[in-house]
Amino acid sequence: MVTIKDIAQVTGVSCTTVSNVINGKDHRVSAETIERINDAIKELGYVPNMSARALVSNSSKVIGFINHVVTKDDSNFMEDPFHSVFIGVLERVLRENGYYLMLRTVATAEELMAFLRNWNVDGLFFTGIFKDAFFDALAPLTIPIVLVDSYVSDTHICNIGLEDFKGSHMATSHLIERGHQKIAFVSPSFREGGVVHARFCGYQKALTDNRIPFDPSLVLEAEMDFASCKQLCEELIPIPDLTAVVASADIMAANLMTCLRERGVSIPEDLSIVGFDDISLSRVVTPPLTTVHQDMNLKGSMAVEMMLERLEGNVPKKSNITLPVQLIQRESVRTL
Amino acid sequence: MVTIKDIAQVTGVSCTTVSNVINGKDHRVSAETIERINDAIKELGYVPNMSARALVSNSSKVIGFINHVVTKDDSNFMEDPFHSVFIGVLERVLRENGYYLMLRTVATAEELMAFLRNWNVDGLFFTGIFKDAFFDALAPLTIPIVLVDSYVSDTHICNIGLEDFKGSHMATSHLIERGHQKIAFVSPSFREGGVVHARFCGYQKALTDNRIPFDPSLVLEAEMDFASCKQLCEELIPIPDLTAVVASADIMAANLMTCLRERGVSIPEDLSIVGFDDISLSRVVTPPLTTVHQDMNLKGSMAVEMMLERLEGNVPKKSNITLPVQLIQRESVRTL
DNA sequence: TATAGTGAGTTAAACGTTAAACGGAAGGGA
DNA sequence: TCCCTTCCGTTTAACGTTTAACTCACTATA
Repeated sequence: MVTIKDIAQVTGVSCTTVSNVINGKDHRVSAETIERINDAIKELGYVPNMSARALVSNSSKVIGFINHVVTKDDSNFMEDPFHSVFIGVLERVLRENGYYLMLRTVATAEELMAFLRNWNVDGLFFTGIFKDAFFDALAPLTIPIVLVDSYVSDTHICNIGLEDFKGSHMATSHLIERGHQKIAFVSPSFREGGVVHARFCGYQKALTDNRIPFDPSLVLEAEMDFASCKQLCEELIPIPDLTAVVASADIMAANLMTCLRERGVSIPEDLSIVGFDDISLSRVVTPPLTTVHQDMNLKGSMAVEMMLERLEGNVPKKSNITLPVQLIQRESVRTL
Repeated sequence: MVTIKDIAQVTGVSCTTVSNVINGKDHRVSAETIERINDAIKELGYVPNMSARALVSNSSKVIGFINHVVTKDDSNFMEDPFHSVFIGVLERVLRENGYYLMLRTVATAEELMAFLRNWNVDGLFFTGIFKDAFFDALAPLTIPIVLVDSYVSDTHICNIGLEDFKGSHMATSHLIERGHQKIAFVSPSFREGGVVHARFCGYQKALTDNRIPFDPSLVLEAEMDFASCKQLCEELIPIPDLTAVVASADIMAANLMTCLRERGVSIPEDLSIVGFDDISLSRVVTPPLTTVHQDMNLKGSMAVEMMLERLEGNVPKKSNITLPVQLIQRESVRTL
């Protein structure tokens, strides 16, 4: 393994000088020496040892992507296309800027802190909803933190999310414009502060804006997996006069559509449905799903941008970004 | 930050002793001292600094997941559910065993080597197909390497994959049993040594096994994205007497189904189609897709198992695992 | 001529941990 | 008494890098 020492020896200078050249602090090094050093680095194939760097400089160039789970079950957070697509973007942009991406699932604040100190992590991305206790643990940290789709606010913690309220409002209004009156809202169980809650509020507001009384019995909760949606479907079918469903996520909508079809309910003839997210699946189901589009790639790159700004120590322009959404009309909504 | 030194001071022993206790090399330490040290570790909240460890011990507990790309384009490798689900499993099992997962995209062997030396990476997972030159670069490495879905062979490099040939053979035979004779094979462009090639061979063999002459004009290539599939669809439609299609991946099959439907081709009435992989999407498209099932979670956990075996220095039981596949009959195949 | 400033470096310590080599007291056997 | 073990440690160096504080030869200025 070739080290800075080897480069120093070959070029006849000290380690410090080599280090300075490598790190661009070469204002006190002659142009000729710089060239000699750079040549040697290329020739010998020198690559910096990040561990040694991290040890001495307290900065590791490691960025953590944290998957916060409440219970450590076997569920695979990567099954969710959001996380994965997001991580793909993250990896690319971080790499282009000299950073490294580590994935980590944590269940408790202690686990998170241990991870941070294990590696001197320079910055954190988060998805998932927090319990307050967990969020409080984040507060004393000084490294940049970017939360994705979390409706929590704090001064030094950034946030990137969507117009969840607006999107859901648009979707619901769209159904109302098409003559629907009795509209259900289906979602995973939600708490104050999550995306799902915002989407629920959008649904509710759209109803009242159109003088349709809000009926709590039309709000149904279920997990997003196929089996849960099957059960949900059984709850949905008996509801009298129901003509439309707003789903808080496309996956749910798609699973629901499949289950409904199996039970002989045809879409959109018997029931209209709108989703949220516009994942690639939405175009491919039958009928193609009318949904609220979000640009996941943009979300990823904006999130990294926020992170990099803070890492470089610049004064961040914004600490709260809300990305626009767009209603995509396909064929899962019928005009009454 | 609390270090080993602090623990040593508090408990009145040397750093070495603390280190030994932490690492379980405590056969020369009295039970009472061990307890004192462990108590102090808990009390002070000591967490090891992995960088320091890596520096001195040449082992970092970092496992790299390498996404090898030929050209550094903007495509997001995480869009492929295989990679993401696989990575999710990886993270979990590695973490449970005290390892850390770093994601990295590399385009060249040099980039890979640099990454390895940056972090003293302990082991590598790979997906994607290699050019031989790249594979040759891997050969001199001594760390454990696990390749996923790569048909290359070497003594010290492990491999985990599927019965691609068999799966494709099953799918094609299934079509033939149902009376189909003119069957197309659609796939991304493939080279010798990849999964797609194996799947192609299975298709071809099934034909000849059933005395159906292989017709090269029925083998069509296209990328897996929607636009490419649309184009592919246009090539498919004019083929006279075509009654069935074998797709080398579900994503392609799903995209194709959507495009075909838009062009007025109904499935399975006008055209039967089978996929490969059984991703979650397959159950949700209309009609539900008949496909070849693989257990991605199993694949992930087997891959980690192979890795861990080698990391712990045990003699590995196997260096080549081929996981079974299974034909899942849904509704995209019609009996002629 | 004395003083300061500048260009081009160097030396030494430090980061937190581990590994190799060494030490010293207590007990046992000849 | 002397030597050998065993038990329970310690001391010291090393890993590769950065950083703070120095050095030393010139040049420019007053």
